[in-house]
Amino acid sequence: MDSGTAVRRSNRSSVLEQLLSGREIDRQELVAATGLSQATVFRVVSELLESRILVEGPTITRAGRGRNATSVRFNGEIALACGVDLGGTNCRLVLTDALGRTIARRNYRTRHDVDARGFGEWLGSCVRELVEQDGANATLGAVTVGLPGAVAGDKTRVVGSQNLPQIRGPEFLVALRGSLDAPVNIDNDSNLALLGELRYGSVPPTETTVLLILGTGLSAAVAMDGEILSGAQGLLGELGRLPLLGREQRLRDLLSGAGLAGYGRSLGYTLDTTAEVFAQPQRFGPLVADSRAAFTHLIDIVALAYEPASILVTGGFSESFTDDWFADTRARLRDLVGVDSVIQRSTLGAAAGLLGAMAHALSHLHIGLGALGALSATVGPGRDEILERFRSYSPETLASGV
Amino acid sequence: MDSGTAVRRSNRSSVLEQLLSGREIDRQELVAATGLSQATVFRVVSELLESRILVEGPTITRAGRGRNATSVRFNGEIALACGVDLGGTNCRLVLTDALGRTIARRNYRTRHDVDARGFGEWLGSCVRELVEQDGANATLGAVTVGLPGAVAGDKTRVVGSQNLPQIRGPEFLVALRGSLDAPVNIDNDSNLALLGELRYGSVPPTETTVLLILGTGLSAAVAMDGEILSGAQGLLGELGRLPLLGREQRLRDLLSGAGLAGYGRSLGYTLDTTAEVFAQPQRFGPLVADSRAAFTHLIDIVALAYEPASILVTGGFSESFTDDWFADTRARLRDLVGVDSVIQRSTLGAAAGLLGAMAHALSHLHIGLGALGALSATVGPGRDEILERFRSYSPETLASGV
DNA sequence: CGAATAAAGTTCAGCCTGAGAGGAATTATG
DNA sequence: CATAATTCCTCTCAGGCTGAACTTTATTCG
Repeated sequence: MDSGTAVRRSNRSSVLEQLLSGREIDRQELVAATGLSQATVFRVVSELLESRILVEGPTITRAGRGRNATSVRFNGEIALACGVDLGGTNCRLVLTDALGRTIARRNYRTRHDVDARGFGEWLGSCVRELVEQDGANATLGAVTVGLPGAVAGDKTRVVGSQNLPQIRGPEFLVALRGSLDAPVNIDNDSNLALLGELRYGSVPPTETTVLLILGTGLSAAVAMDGEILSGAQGLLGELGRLPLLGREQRLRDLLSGAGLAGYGRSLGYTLDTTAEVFAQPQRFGPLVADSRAAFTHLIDIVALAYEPASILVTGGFSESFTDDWFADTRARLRDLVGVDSVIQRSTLGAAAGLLGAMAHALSHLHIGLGALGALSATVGPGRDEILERFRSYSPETLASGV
Repeated sequence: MDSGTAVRRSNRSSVLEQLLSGREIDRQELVAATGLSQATVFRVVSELLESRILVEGPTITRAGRGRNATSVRFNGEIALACGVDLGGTNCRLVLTDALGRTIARRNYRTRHDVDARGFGEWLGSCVRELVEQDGANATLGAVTVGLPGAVAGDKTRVVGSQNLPQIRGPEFLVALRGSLDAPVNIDNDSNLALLGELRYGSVPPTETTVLLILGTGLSAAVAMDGEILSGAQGLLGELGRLPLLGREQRLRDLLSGAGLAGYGRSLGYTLDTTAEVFAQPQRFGPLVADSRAAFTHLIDIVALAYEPASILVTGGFSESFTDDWFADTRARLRDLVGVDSVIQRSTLGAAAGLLGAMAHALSHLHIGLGALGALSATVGPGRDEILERFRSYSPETLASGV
């Protein structure tokens, strides 16, 4: 599979990358698109047909005389990819073919009654079950799991996790890998959500983008030049931990559900959810003002730290802020700080993490098949088609299964 | 010069990169170091000897019997590189050979009496004069200028500058390029100072490193994986602009010479320099406390934004902080925030900017000669040798010339 | 002085690409 | 319906490059 010289692999990759969109392309178009010679394209294509990575497509009849071209297309059935969005309460799985076409989705309650090893084996069995039931005997080629925790920069281990302490350390990952006969990759759920936004969302994939996740906690992910930044201990972007200047609180105490609720109670307010805080600003005046000021501060920080073209905001807590407030914040940022970043709500919302895990698994699958630069390639169904498939992807529908 | 196929260029580059250290290396060692075959190394070396990029070195006699190897070395005289550190008051130039060996240094007062075009031509004439007087008829192969201003991410234009408004816009760069017969590159002085620290300082060049420059103003530069981050408008890292939460001031108002002096006066203090503030903490108590708290906050922000292995601190204002204070701040950062970054004073100090400009020019020179990955290569004299040459590089000696 | 050894060169087969010739399929045209 | 025109596909071949093996040259040691 990885035979041949570097030149050969590179040419093979050039051809494959053209076909990862899933389109049916004839050889002449491949010659034009890759810049390779006819002979090379023909040989690479016949090799790929031989190894069943490509399949013959229909003949293409063009206007005018001349022989008809026969197209080829990427063989989606060659392998499966599985993306997993592992959360504190729910565990979401999606199985796709090699072209990123959704085959099946599952939703489980995350188990809390087993140790690290048992948890890894349980997650592995969830994936295996999905593949066996819906995979139509195709082999699983790549699995990527998004985790609610800090993942080391080399992606080899989970350094820490608030919600799922059992995934910390090597045991979980060893057990998971041991129970699956496919390459398993992990990353932080925020990072994968950002990958999802870059691949299937509405931001240009190579522009600097920051994803702010204001949910139960507060975290951020950053991408520059199509690469997602990561730190040695996975703490890069964990701005929720930031102590505020001259105050006892941290940023997450003012900008997350759990944080603001706790802070409110410490001030003597009685409240159940933070939604009511923003619904009754006259009653919770100081809390609302504090939270808004903290949001402004967070935007200032990420604007100057990363100078992003876009700042995407997502997570349940972020719904407390209106679009008008985003626009005001952007104007203030531009005038006061000098950075002009678009501040907008994420288009994918809760689906981003799962879509990112899926995109990551797909990329690794394609690299395994010989597409070297697959990490940044446009893969499979277009954005609109994907969004249509994940249209129903809201927390409510998820809780009730697919 | 750029002839041959991609494979050929790559092999040529592998060989060249080994020789950029300036060491005399025999062909067998090149074979071992590059992993290429003897035949390839011999052909590449004889081509490079032909084009005078390499020259024959002495024969190397090893213990034991056998024919002696004849070494080759990079021909330092093949071209010149010029680094320029353009400041608001001083303009420093260094001319080196292709191996980064210092040939001459100059120091001029920065002119403020000419317009953009005149300024570019003046700077060009400074470089030309240096080359003509000390260059021994070698051709100038690359020039890099570090500027006190924001440089766009594509390095094509100066977006803004406090101290030198005349360099803003395209005219200055056009005039400078027009008056020099060599490739001219520009970058922000903070970014080049960080490059200098990575190349000749005491931090590992591929680890995430943040350079904080606390001088008249406050700015930062960031490197990850050996690459220096940059934003579209050159504002990435300009954390001095950060408005503080719940206060009127910005970070630079508490952490820079000009800022703290102005802030102190606004509070009713009479002071000339900020040095006296830290010298008399009992008299300026609130100021000192504010400034220290701001430093802690800045460290918290860069730690969570970039998760650096090292935070280097430099600039005149930073001398107000003691090494003990750095150690305390690091311990607090580790315990409270969870990020363990070394906080230390820059080893190069005021020389970093010029060394970085020189390193940048050298890299571009080497790329021009065919060393593709030269941007991250270790070049020329070792760190200790460079530091010895720039030992006298303090603001005082610079003001009085070389 | 000759054998041993190590490095310097040289030759050659194999791989891969790109160019081009020629065959095959298809449509336009008389 | 036959022929020309056009496009797609297949095959061959020259050229460039690499790596392995071989020869040559120089030096040391017995």
